[in-house]
Amino acid sequence: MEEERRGIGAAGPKKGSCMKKGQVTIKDIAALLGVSPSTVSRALQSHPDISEKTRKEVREAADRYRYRPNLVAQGLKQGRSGTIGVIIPELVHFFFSQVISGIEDVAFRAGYTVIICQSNERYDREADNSRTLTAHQVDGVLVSVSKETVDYRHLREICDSGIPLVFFDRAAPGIPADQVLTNDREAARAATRHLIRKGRRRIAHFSGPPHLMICRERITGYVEALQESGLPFDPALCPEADSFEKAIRQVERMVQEGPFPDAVFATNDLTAIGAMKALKNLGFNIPGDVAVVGFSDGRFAEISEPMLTSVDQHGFEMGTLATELLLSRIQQRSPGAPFETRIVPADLVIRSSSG
Amino acid sequence: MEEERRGIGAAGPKKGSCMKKGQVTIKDIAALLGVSPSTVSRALQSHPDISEKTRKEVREAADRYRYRPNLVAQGLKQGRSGTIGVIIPELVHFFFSQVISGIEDVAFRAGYTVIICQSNERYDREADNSRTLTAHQVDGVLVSVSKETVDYRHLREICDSGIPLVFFDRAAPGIPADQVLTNDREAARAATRHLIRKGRRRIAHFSGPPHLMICRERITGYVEALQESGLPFDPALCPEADSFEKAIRQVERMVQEGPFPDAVFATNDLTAIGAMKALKNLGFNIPGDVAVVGFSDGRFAEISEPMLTSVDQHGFEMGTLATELLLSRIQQRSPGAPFETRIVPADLVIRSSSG
DNA sequence: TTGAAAGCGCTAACAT
DNA sequence: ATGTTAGCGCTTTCAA
Repeated sequence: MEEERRGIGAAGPKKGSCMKKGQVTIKDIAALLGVSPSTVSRALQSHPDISEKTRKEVREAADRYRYRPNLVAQGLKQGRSGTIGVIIPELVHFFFSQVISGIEDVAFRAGYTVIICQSNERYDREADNSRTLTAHQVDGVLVSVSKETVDYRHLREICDSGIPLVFFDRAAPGIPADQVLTNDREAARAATRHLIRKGRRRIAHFSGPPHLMICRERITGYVEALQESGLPFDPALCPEADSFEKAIRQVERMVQEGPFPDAVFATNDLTAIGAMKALKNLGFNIPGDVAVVGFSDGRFAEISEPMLTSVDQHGFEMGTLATELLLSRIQQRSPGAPFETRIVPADLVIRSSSG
Repeated sequence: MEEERRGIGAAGPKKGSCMKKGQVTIKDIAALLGVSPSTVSRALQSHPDISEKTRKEVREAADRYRYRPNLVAQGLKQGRSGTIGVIIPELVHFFFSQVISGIEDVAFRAGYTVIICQSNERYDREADNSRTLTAHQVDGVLVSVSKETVDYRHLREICDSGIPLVFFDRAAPGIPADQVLTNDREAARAATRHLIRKGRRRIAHFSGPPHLMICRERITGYVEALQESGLPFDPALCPEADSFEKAIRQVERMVQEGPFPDAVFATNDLTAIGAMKALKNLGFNIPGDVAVVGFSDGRFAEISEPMLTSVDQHGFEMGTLATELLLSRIQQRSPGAPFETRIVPADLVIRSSSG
C-alpha cells in the first residue's frame, strides 16, 4: 500500500508522482502493481513470456492512469528516435506543400514523426537545419536543396554519420544518396514540342538558377526540342527568371529590345503567371499573340485567366515515394545497397494558355 | 596514448569509437583528453568554474572530432526536448503555410525545432497528432483545430499534462489556453460594409462550418453589417460553402432558384475564386453584375481575374506572435499567469473584384 | 578546478 | 514468468 501511494500519488492520475509534468512513468505503474519496471515494459510490448494475467493488469493500469510512453527515453535507449527530418526550400509553394503531405502520409502510417525545416532558399539556413536534425537524432533525412546551395558538405556529413538521406526534386550532385526526381528534361522537351506543334517559332524559356540540376535539365530539354525542329537557340530568349516579379521584368525587357517571342515556357507556374500578367498589361492576347506554359501545376494553373498549361509534377507521389525509399533504408540492415534514382514521370496538362 | 586511441579510434573521426552511427560522444572527448565527462560537459557550456585552459582544449577537440551534442539525451536529462509541436489543418493553404513560416522563424531564432503535424481537417488524425507530440515530449504545442473537431478532450489532455498550448486562428472553446486570433467579426463586417458602400443590396455569404468559431464570427459580422444598413438577412443567401467546388455548386443553385445576389462575400479566397469562375461561366460580369470578396488574402487574390478583394489575415505575424506567446509560457516558471487572447487585426485589401 | 556518482525513462541481456 | 542490473548520452549534485 505504501508503495502504491508513492507510485501514483493520492491525488489521482493528473498529478503524477514526482514528475515535473505530471507524467506517469513505467516505474509508477510498476510500483502501483507491485511488479518490476521491466515487467511493465515487457507487458506493454506484449512480450511472449509475460503471463496473460499480468499483461492485462498492466494494460489496464496503464490505460487508467493514462500512461504515455516517453519516446525520447525510448529513442535514447534504442538508438532510434522515430522521427525523420525534412529540409525543404519553402513551404508556401504548392508543389512543396504537396510533397510534404505525401511525406507525412507515409511517415504517419509507419509510425514516424516528421520534423520539417525550411531553408528559405538559403544556404546557411540549410546547413543549420542539417545540424539541428542530426542533433535531434532523426532516423533519416529528406532533402530538396536550396537555390543558393553550391557547397554540399553539410549533406555529406549527414551521409558520413550513417543517417540515410534521400533527395527529392532537387538533388546535390556528387552526394551518394537515393533520389526521387522528375524527368525534367523530357517534360521540358514535351512542353516545348507542344508549343512548336502549335505553330510557335520564337519560344522563350524563363529558367531558374543553372546550378540547380533541375533547371539545367529543363533548359536542356527546351534546347533539344528547338534543335529537333531546326529552330535556333537565342540566349536573349532564355533569361534566368523564376519568380512572378522577375517574369514581369523580363517580359518588359523583351518588348523593348526586339522581336517579341510568340511563346513563353516558364520553369514554374508563378513565373508563367507573372509573364501572363505582364503580357496582358501590354495588350498581348494569350494565347493568340503569345502562348504560355508553366511547370509544376499548382492550383494557380486552374485559376489563372486563361487557364495555364503546365507540367504536373505529382508532388504528393514524389513525397510518398521518397519516404518509402527512406524508410526502407532506415529499416534495412544492409547499408551497402546501391543508391537508386527514381523518376516520377511528369505530364503535360494542356489548358487554354497554349492555344 | 593508449587512452586516446581507445577514445576516438585510430581510423579518425568518421569511424567513431564504439557508437553505431559513428557519433562522437562526450565520453569520447573526455577519454581523449584524459578528463572526466563532467568536465567536458561543463567546458562545453562554458561553466564558470572550468579553467580557461581546459575549456579551450575541450572546445578544440570537440571541433576537431565534430562532436555534436545528442539533443535526445540532453532532453531526457533536462526534461525538455527543445521542440515545439504544431497541429495544423492543411499545409497546402497559403494562409497556413505562412503561419508556419512565422512559427519557424521565431522558433529557429530561439533554438527550438518545430514538429509539424497535419490533421487534414480530420478529428481522429488531430487526436493522434496530439498523442504523438506529447509522446515526443514537445515543450509546447500550437494548434489550429480541424473543421471536424467538436470533441476537445485530446487538447484538454495536453493542457492537463502541463504542456503549454497556444491556439492560432481556430481555437477550441472552453480549453484554458492562450489564443492568437483574427478579429474575424470586424473583418467580415468591414468586408460586407464595403460591398454595401459600393451599392450592393443582395449580398451573399459563403461560409464555413458553423461550429468553427471563426466561421460563426464571420457570419455574425456579415449579419451585423446588413442590419446596420437595414438590409434583410436571407438564409438562402448564406449557404455553407467553403471550397472551390462547393462555391460553384452554390452559384449554380442560386442562379436557378431565384433573384441572384449582386455580391458574394466568401469565407476564404479559393471559395471566392470558385464563385467567380462559376459566375463568369454563366455570363455574369465581375464586378459589374456581381462583386466578389474573399478572406485570407493568399497569392490567388493577385492572380485571379479580376484581382480579388480580400481580407489580409497576416498569417506570418499570427505565427510569430503565437510562438512568442508559447515560448514565454514555456520559459516562465509561473504557470499561473492568466490566459491571453491576442488579436492580429486583419485588413481589407480592395482590388478590382469588388468594383 | 575537477571527478565520481546518480539518474532522466526506458529496454534488454542475464539471472532466477 | 519475472526480477536485477546495466546502460543509452548527458547533466548535476556532492565531494574532494
